[in-house]
Amino acid sequence: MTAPAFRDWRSVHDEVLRRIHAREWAPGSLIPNEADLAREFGCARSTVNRALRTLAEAGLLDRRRKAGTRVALAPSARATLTISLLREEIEMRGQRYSYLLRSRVLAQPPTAISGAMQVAVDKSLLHIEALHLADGRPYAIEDRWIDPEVVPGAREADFERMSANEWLLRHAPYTHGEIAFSAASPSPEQAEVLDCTEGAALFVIDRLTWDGTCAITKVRLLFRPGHELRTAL
Amino acid sequence: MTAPAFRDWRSVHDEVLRRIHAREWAPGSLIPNEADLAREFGCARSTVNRALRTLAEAGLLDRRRKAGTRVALAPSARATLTISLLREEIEMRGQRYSYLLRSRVLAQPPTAISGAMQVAVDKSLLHIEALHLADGRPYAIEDRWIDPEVVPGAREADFERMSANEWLLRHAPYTHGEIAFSAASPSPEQAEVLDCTEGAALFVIDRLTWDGTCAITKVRLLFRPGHELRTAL
DNA sequence: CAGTGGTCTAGACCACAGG
DNA sequence: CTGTGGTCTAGACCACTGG
Repeated sequence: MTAPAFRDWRSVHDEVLRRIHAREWAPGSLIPNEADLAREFGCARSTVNRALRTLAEAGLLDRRRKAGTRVALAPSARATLTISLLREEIEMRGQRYSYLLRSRVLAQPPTAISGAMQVAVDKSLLHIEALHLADGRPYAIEDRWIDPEVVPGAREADFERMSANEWLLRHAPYTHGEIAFSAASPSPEQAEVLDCTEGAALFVIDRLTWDGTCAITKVRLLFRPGHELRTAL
Repeated sequence: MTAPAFRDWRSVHDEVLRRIHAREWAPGSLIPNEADLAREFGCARSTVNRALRTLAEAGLLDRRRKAGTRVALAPSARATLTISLLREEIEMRGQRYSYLLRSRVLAQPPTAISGAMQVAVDKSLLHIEALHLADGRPYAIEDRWIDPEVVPGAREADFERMSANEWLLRHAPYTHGEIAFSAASPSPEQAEVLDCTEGAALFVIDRLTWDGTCAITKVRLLFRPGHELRTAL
């Protein structure tokens, strides 16, 4: 019975994780406090703290001052999605990425858009329609609205070579945003562009990004049939 | 020009974030090292470390030993989804949750299922079909396969009162898993159960969870038309 | 009130990778 | 080889909150 040397926070982390999975520490039960664990593991309390904090951030532990640390009852499944650029997503699969600007106009958006972006209903925004292709085949339709007053230079950018997404990433950093995933059927026109039937079920991503209190852009991506977004759990 | 007192890692975090958003530190540029920042902020290096590490985990900084810390070129948008139980999701909206077990049989799964779960093709698994309802209206169809050899007690559980999801959370903790989001059209039968048309586009979640090297369960959820999964960015 | 986690500090050693 | 981030330590103070 020797202490197997828990030198760094990762080994403490792994050992705690093992005890949770092995049910040595049952869901809902109180585990020893940091000081006791530090003594048991033969390390500093801050090392134990780092390990437990990380597990708490992952949703496996519930920690409260004075109340102590408990094993989470329902380890809330947290999936961290990394939303990369479509170009990166496609090139990562070893396919050739290309991009086609279909339309670029200044227009008054539907009220659903102006409402979400919190701009006056009669204000004109930049409307971009584009197509992203993988190996020359349609991959996703992009439908985007940009507030040119919030994004200096947007009026001048032509978005012919560089997709609006990449351009915005470089020129209009956002402070926060929202993203939503859903499903939708294509309009007849969209079906033609994506080269699919109108009855197809398409995966949809809606994104709205802000710079402080000003909406920068609202974009909807319609992916070709069969598209999946997957991640580890 | 006085140092506004950066006492804790959060204030350092916020100040660094401000400089990034204000373009004082441009994307791709090298920022001062930890020791210098600690001197500037009048705090310990470990405090700066905590702040920068947190920002790096959020994807806003790229850190490498010896190379130093740079502002990320493409702040990879990371959306952290919290996948809660359907019951919680529905009750959170102030709706009444109910659950209906439609079928529960031991059967040989399609090869797509046995393949994904890495079990012999001729092995029988527990197949559950159920319906989740919000305020009495269909909310989502659950189609699940469980390996009863991996989950002791599954053969005996009837899943009449408690949904398989909640039962499994309590009785079969998983070590890891995968989750995928996509879109699909319902089969005629599914359309009838969900009370929608066959042409509807449904949001789909597929989940596969493991206990070590053994697959526990594979589940597909088909949501009623219009369902969205949203989160902050 | 008192126990717990949350954090800060100063110093130290080390792993890594750029030059 | 050397600068950088990554981590550990021992000790300290504090904020929160349960009893």
